[in-house]
Amino acid sequence: MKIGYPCINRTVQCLGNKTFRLKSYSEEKLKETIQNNLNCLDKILEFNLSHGLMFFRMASDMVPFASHPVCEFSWQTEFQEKFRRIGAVIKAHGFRISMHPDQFVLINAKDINIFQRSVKELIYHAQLLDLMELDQTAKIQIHVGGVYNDKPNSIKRFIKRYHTLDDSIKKRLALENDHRSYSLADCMIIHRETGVPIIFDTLHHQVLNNGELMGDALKTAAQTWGEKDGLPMVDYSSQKPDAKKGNHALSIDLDDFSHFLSLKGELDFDIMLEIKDKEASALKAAQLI
DNA sequence: ATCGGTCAAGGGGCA
DNA sequence: TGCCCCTTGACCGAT
Repeated sequence: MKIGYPCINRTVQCLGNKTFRLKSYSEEKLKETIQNNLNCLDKILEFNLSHGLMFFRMASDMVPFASHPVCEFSWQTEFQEKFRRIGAVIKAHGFRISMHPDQFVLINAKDINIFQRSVKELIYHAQLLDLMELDQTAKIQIHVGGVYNDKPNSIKRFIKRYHTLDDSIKKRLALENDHRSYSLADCMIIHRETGVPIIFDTLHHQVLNNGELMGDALKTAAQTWGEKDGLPMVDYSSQKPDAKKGNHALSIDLDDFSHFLSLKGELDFDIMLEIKDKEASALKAAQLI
């Protein structure tokens, strides 16, 4: 079981992913930004290694505008060697890696243009992981997408589109249950038709479910992971007290986390902590396992 | 110096 | 149909 946190480290004195707006785009600035992001990733991995945090979600804006028409620069060639070196570090130490494209990646979009843009964005994510020469245990996680007032057909459209995706995407894709539209049971329908592994999100499940007990749900999702996919991934977060349902807590609630761990039984999986204070909570959680 | 609107990209809920 | 919300954090620019 590996513990991780997403994208940002508040301890390491290195700011990756600095604001980069389309208006200020230039190839020069793009190169500087990528170089800076890679340096920060290096430092964060170093921090994680020395603190035993072996699961990390890489930020999607490692290469800003990578799938946007404005980007005609071959970042793949320019930074190939650097990506390969970071990948070697990841493999040497056994880090688990995931990525999570933003909500506008919609495989089941009604608008074919949105689907096509989504594919480009997924290709970018896959290229990044391929350049690092990581195997298919490094996952790209997304949500099912929109409902469009017709969930059965939106699910069908997801499945149909999924089958058209390039293999480099399919082997890395994982689906996460969300808290508004697609529950674990909905994701399972898609899993049965595609084999796509399901990342179980604990808080989303608490907000949107079909009456399954947490422990059973965890097991159901874990069974969707094949041999090549590696250990199941789980997104854990706790509810922010007194806030709207689904809001992430500022810091980990260790009692709640212990309770969650007690539900897992014999299961093993890697846990991504989606909590505001990032590595601080991950460090506390890592002490418990 | 500070603060808040804004940023490539979408969808859902509600009035 | 139009507006605001989700969710993120940094930064741009107005004051």
